[in-house]
Amino acid sequence: VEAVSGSFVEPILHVDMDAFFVEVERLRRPELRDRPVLVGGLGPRAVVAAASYEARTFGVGSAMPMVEARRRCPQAVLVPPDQTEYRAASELVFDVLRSFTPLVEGLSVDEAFLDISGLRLHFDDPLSIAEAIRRSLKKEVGLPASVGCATNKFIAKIASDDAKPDGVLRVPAGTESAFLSPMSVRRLWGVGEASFAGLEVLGISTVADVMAATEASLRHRLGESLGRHLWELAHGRDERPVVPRSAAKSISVEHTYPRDLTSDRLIEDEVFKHCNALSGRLVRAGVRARTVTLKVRFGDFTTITRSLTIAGGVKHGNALWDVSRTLLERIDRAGQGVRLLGVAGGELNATSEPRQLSMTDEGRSAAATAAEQVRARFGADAVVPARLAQRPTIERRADDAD
DNA sequence: TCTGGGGTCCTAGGACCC
DNA sequence: TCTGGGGTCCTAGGACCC
Repeated sequence: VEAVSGSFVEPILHVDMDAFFVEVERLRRPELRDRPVLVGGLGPRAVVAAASYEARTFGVGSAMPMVEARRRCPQAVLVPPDQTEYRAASELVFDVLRSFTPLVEGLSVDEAFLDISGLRLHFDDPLSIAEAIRRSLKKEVGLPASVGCATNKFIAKIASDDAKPDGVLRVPAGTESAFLSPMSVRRLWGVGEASFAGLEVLGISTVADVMAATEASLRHRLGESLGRHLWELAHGRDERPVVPRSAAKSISVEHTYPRDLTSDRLIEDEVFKHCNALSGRLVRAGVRARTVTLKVRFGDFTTITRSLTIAGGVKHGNALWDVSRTLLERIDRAGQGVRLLGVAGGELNATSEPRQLSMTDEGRSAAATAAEQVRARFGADAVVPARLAQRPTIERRADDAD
């Protein structure tokens, strides 16, 4: 049929790297092979970033508090995360994927959709492409991947999940309903803890239940967008095309402290640090942020945000700090300790109106760019704002506070 | 089990305008 | 004069994903 139809019946692939962070670590530390490995921080509030399949048999999974993971699997080897290394590996992975087709849509560092319609003349069927990609990834990057292959994105994603680890699964066109209906709704894209609970109220727990429900009841319970989306997905329909990733829409920096911060001066210093870190990333990305959002999570985990739109956009540490300080003033912490602080820049480069630059702006811009160049060459600490120079680290101060 | 850091998208209310 | 029906923008919060 495919030979005469001129295109694949299942033209969408979902490629998902297996235990990505763990496998990247194993590339440089072969002794980690075949052993339970946990990638994650070591602090009291750290969570598991990635668990090897050996560790998963002990009931350990991503996002689990590290303390609990170690309780369940004490023999696991702990490895601190190295995001720089993972990003580098990710670029190699995407290079391989793009060598097959330019129609690659990254979802995160370690997974992507591919539209393989254009490979009709080079391969007999989608499965051979999936296997060729897996071989290339293993040969060129040294990492295992699983691939799902289907008529649309959503089915392909579930298929890759079923194929794990280190496998391939094709869901033939026409068999989508049989494939999906026995599954828990929890596996549908967009159904998390909250929606799952909402669906339970409607007596819905499987995809078959969703199919039996009415679209109106779903929309009422889950909201317009998710309700409709779910209804379509449950019937195996998903028209979304594979669109190569566009630029980031927001950039953020946040940090959870080992112990809650209680000093205003300390809180301001940390926000100021975030502003400068964020500025570095904005400058390197060559964008300005038109909205700035300050995020505060209190000791009891309640989280609030305050944001402001700046017509011309901002990118320098000082400008971000000016805005952040205003936002900070709008927060009443009522004596509560602060667990997390974050600063985010949104609506990147969305500046439409012409901006009148003052001499000081120009000077600042040049200074920020120069500072970034120095940091690129001599390290992140080579140039720091005066406010942060010669001050002890936050950990030290937290201890001293006692 | 006491919950990271980086993102995306959706909802809802209010201000404001015509 | 106690009162419409849009539309857009901004802000805050939250769900969800890896």
